[in-house]
Amino acid sequence: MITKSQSTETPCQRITCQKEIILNYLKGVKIHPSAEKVFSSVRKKLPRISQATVYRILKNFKEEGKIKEIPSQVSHYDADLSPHAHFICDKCNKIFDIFEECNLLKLKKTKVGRIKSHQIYFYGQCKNCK
Amino acid sequence: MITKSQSTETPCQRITCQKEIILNYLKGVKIHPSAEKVFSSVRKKLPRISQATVYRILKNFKEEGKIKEIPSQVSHYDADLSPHAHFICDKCNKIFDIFEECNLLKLKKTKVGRIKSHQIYFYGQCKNCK
DNA sequence: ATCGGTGCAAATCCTTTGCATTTCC
DNA sequence: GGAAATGCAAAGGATTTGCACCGAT
Repeated sequence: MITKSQSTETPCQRITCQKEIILNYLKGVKIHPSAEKVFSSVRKKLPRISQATVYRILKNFKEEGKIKEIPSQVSHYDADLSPHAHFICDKCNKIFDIFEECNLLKLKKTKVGRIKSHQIYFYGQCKNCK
Repeated sequence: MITKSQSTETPCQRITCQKEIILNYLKGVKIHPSAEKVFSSVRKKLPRISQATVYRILKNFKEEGKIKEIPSQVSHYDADLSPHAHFICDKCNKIFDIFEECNLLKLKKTKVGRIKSHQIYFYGQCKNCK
């Protein structure tokens, strides 16, 4: 369920059907879908939704911290905010979650600036591709 | 200096002036330039080079493991292969190197597949942006 | 001489934007 | 009712591709 943002950050001002369904879809899925995938999946419930809306909502959620973006040529999205890393297969490009030993980054301040968040990516070939 | 690839991977079959100058540029620079930035910089030495060539060569180097790609909406490139993480400023989007405590990822095998490489990204605001 | 590399322009793909219409509060 | 969100189509920006010519081996 979406609630109004209370922070001073970019607000999500209105609750809409589109936002609820997209967030529910992202929370209920184990893959890390692209915007295109979100669009095609969500369209089953909302046949009139447009790609622009999907892109706008995903951007919105990302700015509010409701989801994480996994950037690459084509961005993918993850609504699981618990600490974990991602394994990206060199061959099939599928993204897998890695929960093993990922609370190893204690570094909070650096010469460069204060760290707010971090992301870890592992690369290799997944079992299916071997 | 560029040498012929000896592996069975995608080969860089011929040494060209464009490749040498691009690799030298990347090795000599502390920023993490985008393809566009590589293009404009390298153009000073090679006025007739095209963007397509820059993109092709960068892709080539990446596949050969000569450089690393830092993906996002606009990819950036790093010819420093020594182990280090990147700090990406939320505001100005500049990328900084972080050499402090980065050899913490011992994880080599996972349920998902064998890890060949990894990348760590830190996010926050850099000192200039505060 | 050969065949991979390059330059150019056009094409492609992902994402954003402008605007009229709809919808939430 | 009024502001914000949506849908549509068009624009935008980054990257790739087709093809003729060039240049390294």
